Amino acid sequence: MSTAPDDGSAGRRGRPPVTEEERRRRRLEISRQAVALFREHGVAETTGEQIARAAGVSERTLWRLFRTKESCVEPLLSVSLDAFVHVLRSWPESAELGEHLRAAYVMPPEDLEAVLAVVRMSRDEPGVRAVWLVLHERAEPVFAAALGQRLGLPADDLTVLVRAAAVNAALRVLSDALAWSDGADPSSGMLDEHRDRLAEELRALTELPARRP
Amino acid sequence: MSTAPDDGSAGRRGRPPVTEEERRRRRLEISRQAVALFREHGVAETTGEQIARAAGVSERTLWRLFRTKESCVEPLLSVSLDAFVHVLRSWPESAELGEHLRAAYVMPPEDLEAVLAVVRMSRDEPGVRAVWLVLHERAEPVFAAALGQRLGLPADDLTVLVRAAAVNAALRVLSDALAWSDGADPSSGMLDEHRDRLAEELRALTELPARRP
DNA sequence: CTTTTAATGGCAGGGACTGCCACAAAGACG
DNA sequence: CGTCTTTGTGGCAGTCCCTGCCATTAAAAG
Repeated sequence: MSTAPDDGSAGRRGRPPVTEEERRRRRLEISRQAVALFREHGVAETTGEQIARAAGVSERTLWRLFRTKESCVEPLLSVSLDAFVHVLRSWPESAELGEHLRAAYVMPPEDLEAVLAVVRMSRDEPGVRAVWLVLHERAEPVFAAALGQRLGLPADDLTVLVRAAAVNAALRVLSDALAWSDGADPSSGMLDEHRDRLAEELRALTELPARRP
Repeated sequence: MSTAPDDGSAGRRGRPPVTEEERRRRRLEISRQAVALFREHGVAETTGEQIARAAGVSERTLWRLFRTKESCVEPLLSVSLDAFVHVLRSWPESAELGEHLRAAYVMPPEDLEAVLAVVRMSRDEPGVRAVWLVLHERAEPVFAAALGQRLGLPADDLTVLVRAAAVNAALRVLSDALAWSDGADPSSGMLDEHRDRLAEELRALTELPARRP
């Protein structure tokens, strides 16, 4: 018997749908273009048509790939959150969180710079801020799964959900703080300090005693 | 000497500006109308003109009072958050949080019902969800002020900010849980259970040990 | 090549907002 | 009282975000 699962494409006619991975890469590329435009001219002054032209697609397909203009920043911000998710998932039971963060919490420097720029611009752009918050919330189930495993509780347990949301909030607050801490030089010790601080707060949250009976 | 502060209106000419309080009441009234329409017809099917007519104002003034269509739900949701802020502020040092919540965490039942309905609808309405999350975030400085006072730390201390965000997140998660827990009968014991659960999670968060040196 | 399915692009249109201006409301001052 | 000054409201035109629809193209299988 075959070990490969049947994806239903055996003898299938017609053009195959694009891979989910391809779609993600494409959205990310457009996102980078959009953020560049947003940074240069501001969000309100950047039109959907400009984004589409910069990305080399028609406006129609742009609106198929993104629900709103502001949500064009989402894939880029996701790079940052995905990096953190990777940290949580690869966190060995024994390791010290600070050390692990230092080793595993990495991403392309130019993406990091762009992410921090978006976070800064989200202060005066409510639409962008909303995307940032919604994106953070969407990451919570993943956090809950990781935390639940660590605590030996189901991922939909209320305590686990609350704690996942708390971890999420800590990550957001500290990311904001990093973005606003003299953003001129993110490659300096600020990043390390940010990571240490994050590790410290997360340890406090994850070492919380279980709920009383 | 006079004790009343000079508001600069002495001998002032022209029509006096509308009170902030009046503006808030007006926005809340429109918000109730908008939510009623959203519940009846859905958000996408409700037009700005309809909201304006239902509220008895011109469309032009509607857009002066609300940035976007979805943000019309904000003042109503604020009722819920303001109630919690009131709880935090009036929380005596000695009292047990659960008891205090039970006594002070109250609001008009019809508003509560509408708030829970909006929270439920926010699951499939990204715009509404965004308003809910942004509103929650805007409450964090208030939480930070209250927590900072309790911990004897400045309100802009990073640890205080993180903890305020965690409290905020717990409130949001539990509100969501309440909204989805068989919303047919919010007047039953569900509400009390929600409050107890909230008190429990908040106690865990607020009793966190201070950061290690 | 034909058939079939998926993706794109162009076009028309609705509706959310905004800038602008005229006008009404509400007070101070003569 | 009328006049002046400031503030809020309504109406209108216009821009742009975004959607539904259809024709066209791309990529496979037969």
